Amino acid sequence: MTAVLVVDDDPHLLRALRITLRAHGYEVTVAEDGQSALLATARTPPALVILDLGLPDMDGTAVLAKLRGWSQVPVLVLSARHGSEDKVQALDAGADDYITKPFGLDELLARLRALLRRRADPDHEPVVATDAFTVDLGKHRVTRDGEDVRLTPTEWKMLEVLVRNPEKLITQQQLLSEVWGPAYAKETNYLRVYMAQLRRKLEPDTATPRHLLTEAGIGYRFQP
Amino acid sequence: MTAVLVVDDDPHLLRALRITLRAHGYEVTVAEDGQSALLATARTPPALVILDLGLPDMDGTAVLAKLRGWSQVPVLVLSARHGSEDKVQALDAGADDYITKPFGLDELLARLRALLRRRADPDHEPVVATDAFTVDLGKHRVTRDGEDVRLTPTEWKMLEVLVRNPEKLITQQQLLSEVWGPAYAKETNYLRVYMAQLRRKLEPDTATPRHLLTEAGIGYRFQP
DNA sequence: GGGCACGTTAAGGCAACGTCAAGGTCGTCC
DNA sequence: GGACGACCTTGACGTTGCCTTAACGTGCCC
Repeated sequence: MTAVLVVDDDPHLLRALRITLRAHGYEVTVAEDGQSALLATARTPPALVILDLGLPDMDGTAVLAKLRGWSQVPVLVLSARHGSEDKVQALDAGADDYITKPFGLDELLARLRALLRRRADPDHEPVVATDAFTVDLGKHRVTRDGEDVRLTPTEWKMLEVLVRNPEKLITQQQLLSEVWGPAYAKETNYLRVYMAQLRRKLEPDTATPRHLLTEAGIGYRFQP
Repeated sequence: MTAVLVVDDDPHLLRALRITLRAHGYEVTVAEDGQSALLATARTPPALVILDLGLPDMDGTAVLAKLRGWSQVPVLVLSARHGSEDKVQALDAGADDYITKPFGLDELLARLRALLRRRADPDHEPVVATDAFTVDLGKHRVTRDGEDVRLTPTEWKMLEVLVRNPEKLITQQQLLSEVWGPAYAKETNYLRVYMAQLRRKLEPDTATPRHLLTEAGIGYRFQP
């Protein structure tokens, strides 16, 4: 889950942000002044910081400057001040974005996504692991006992479809059209051949597969 | 010098931007419609794109979507529309920032700096090492047994793409887009020729490469 | 016991890969 | 201005590896 640190001392805004962000799947931590914000960032680095410039203990820009001494974490600045000098100052101090109050929550969320996209693009893909092998969807890689498993393009495509839908039953038609194209819906031969390949490469005991399961007459299922 | 591509069809704004940006040390190129913007980005990739949403030939968001099919270049969107839906739409389409007209030039410049700052500064670029050779991304330099390895520009670009994504599988299309441009997605010949060059210069045993690996039918992978 | 669906294996053809070398283009140096 | 060198492009060739296809074995159910 994506961790976001919200630095603000306005209880109402804080509450609204916390609820909204949580509702959109972010993990939210909170700091109400500059000192604790810096501390929190150092101890458990968040993926992004939302920083209000109006803090009780120190100037927001100063927080930013200190932060930038050792952290590259993306920072989105909130401020009540519309003046362009303030914006310039904050952005040059190291802010990645600047948004003025009052703001729409959907715009805030969109800007947040834009900032996070830059950072966490490739690694956002999950790594699915079983007790026998590991599938890294981002790196496009399969490991077994620490060793790389060589898969052919077709083997990989088929495994990918199954792994992206863990525990879910994938029909033969689904698999065939995803891997070979919709025209191949009758070639169930392919499935048997390639499923055998995958099992030989990935299952400890081919005779009794534990992760690549057959649902006779219907399709296949991946069990993590 | 930092190259900025400005995409806008308003002559006055274009002129103002060109003058201001040049005065601040940027190299400015201009496109007046979506088509030529995409072409320009492909041919001579700028460090940043300033994109006006109101273009004569196609919707700005469509330009953005096409661009994001093959380029990661930071994009700052200009728009006359203040509605939060427009902002959300553009940001989610891949924009990195969104600023509404009229805007202060100093704010624009500040946001521009903020976006460009993210572009890795050479001092913090990683040095990637294998047991056979070392790649210094900041210094733009490759060493092997303490000796400098001479790489041609194309060889370097290709190696850079791979090294920046260690262990990750890079598809042939990705590599071709990044190095030769998106129009060359079919020229897999190039990949074979240049991969052979790189291996000859970097791999101890060309016949059994240990760091520049082929994934037959898909792409290549750098293994540190 | 026959039919059906699935698992397994092996062989053939062909596309993809690695390799080499011959133009072609551009800039540089004499 | 011409010769040279560096680099990119393009084509050809042998080899590897993948996809396809078919044949056979096994377990299950009617």
